[in-house]
Amino acid sequence: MKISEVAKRAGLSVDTLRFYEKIGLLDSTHYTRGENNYRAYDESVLVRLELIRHGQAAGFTLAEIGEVVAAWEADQVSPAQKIAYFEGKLSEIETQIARLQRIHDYLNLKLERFKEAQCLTGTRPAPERLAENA
Amino acid sequence: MKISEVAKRAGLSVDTLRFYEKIGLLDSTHYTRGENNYRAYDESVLVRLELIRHGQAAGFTLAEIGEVVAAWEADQVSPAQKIAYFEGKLSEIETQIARLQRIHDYLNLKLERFKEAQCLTGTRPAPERLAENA
DNA sequence: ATAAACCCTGGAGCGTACTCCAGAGTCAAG
DNA sequence: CTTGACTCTGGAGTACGCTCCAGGGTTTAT
Repeated sequence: MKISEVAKRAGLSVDTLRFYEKIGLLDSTHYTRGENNYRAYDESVLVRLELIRHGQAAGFTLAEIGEVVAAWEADQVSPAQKIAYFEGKLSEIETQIARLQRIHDYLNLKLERFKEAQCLTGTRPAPERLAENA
Repeated sequence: MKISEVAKRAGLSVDTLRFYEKIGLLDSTHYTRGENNYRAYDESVLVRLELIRHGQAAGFTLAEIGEVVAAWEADQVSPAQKIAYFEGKLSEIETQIARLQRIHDYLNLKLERFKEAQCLTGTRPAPERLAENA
């Protein structure tokens, strides 16, 4: 697979792939170089790119994702350590979810109060009434 | 209140406050200028800064927060429009939470599978056994 | 054989959210 | 009245995650 096909299949730009390589997220374990010096990727690169995508979606920086990958692939790291590391990452995600939930509830409360205030001051009919009249 | 006190009370740097002002998140509604040209803030600035903090925690960019503030303060925007706008923002947060939850579940599943694989291949004793023997 | 479409590298540029600095004025304590 | 801590402005610098470009070589279709 040449770089543009990988880009297409992963939904990324060719530049992004070369950038990921530059910062160490992709390396020669994912491709070989032929006579023409073109990268010839194998399927494993798509798995790696999916992992990067998931990591980003979970709010990790590329540097953190690099760390995770390094931890995962390090043979001198015991499975127990890997498990501990990933459980730590999972709990970071849980913390993030809880934080977002708190923000959500806070904003929701503010909004509800604002809605109530609107009905009471009566500058506009309450939405329910509008709906009833429609 | 001088700028350094606001910074201290809000847990931000003086530079950050001036930066927020530069991009329009803070303005002369939050302070007056004395003879010496120093900013003299009133308490309202702390409310604004808290709003910015919450917005950022919810994953909005400063530009988006600026928009939100502008929408909120615009007199020509009807309460109904404001409510609709904020309900939209709330649903964005909900989407984010759902996304994080999916990522969490995905990683958790992977981790569980890895743990199982570790137990089966038996390169190490299962954690439970380790605990039992301890 | 030639043109279009691809590949390569190294490096510049961009948007976001700060952070730091120079150079100048102001204020408070001793 | 000096000294040190504060304030001001404008602008440069930083880290992140790309994105684009120049200037070169290669492949492919006609």
